[in-house]
Amino acid sequence: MPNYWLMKSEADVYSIQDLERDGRTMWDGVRNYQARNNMRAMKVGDLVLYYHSRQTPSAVVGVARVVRESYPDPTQFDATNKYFDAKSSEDDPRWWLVDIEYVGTFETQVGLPDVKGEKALADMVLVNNSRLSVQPVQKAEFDRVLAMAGFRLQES
DNA sequence: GCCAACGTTGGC
DNA sequence: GCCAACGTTGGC
Repeated sequence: MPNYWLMKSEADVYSIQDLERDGRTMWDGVRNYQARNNMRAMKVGDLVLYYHSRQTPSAVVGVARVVRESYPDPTQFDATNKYFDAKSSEDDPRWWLVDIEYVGTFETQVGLPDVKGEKALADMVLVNNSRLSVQPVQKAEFDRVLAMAGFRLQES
């Protein structure tokens, strides 16, 4: 059984369209311990709601899947990278990431107001801790968001 | 673009 | 270990 997550990206930084074009990507640059811990808990095959923040309205826009379990974020060791962290070391990395692949884009985005208006989604982390960029999602919540989007996953 | 809410840092 | 100061996120 997969677990379910939600990952945020600013639409003008790395959108679901960018992920569709690339096929898969390294989720680098996360510098929050709670978000990192969530990525370290991910397994290959886990499913991800892809969320665009800082657009109007912010919305869940599609689905991705974890394709590689957590490993050290290489950008933390690169002094020329904006995510460089001088306090991290290769022996004891601070920051970890996963690789995700594109699954699909919703024809109907599920906006934050829609999520907030849905009783069954009242306990989503998205509603209660808006700052966390990688968060766990219950299966029932995941299924409900997909239903609201009118999106069907390919059976595997 | 503003600013509230939150997380992190560092002085004590 | 507390907490003020600071930086960042993200909704609006």
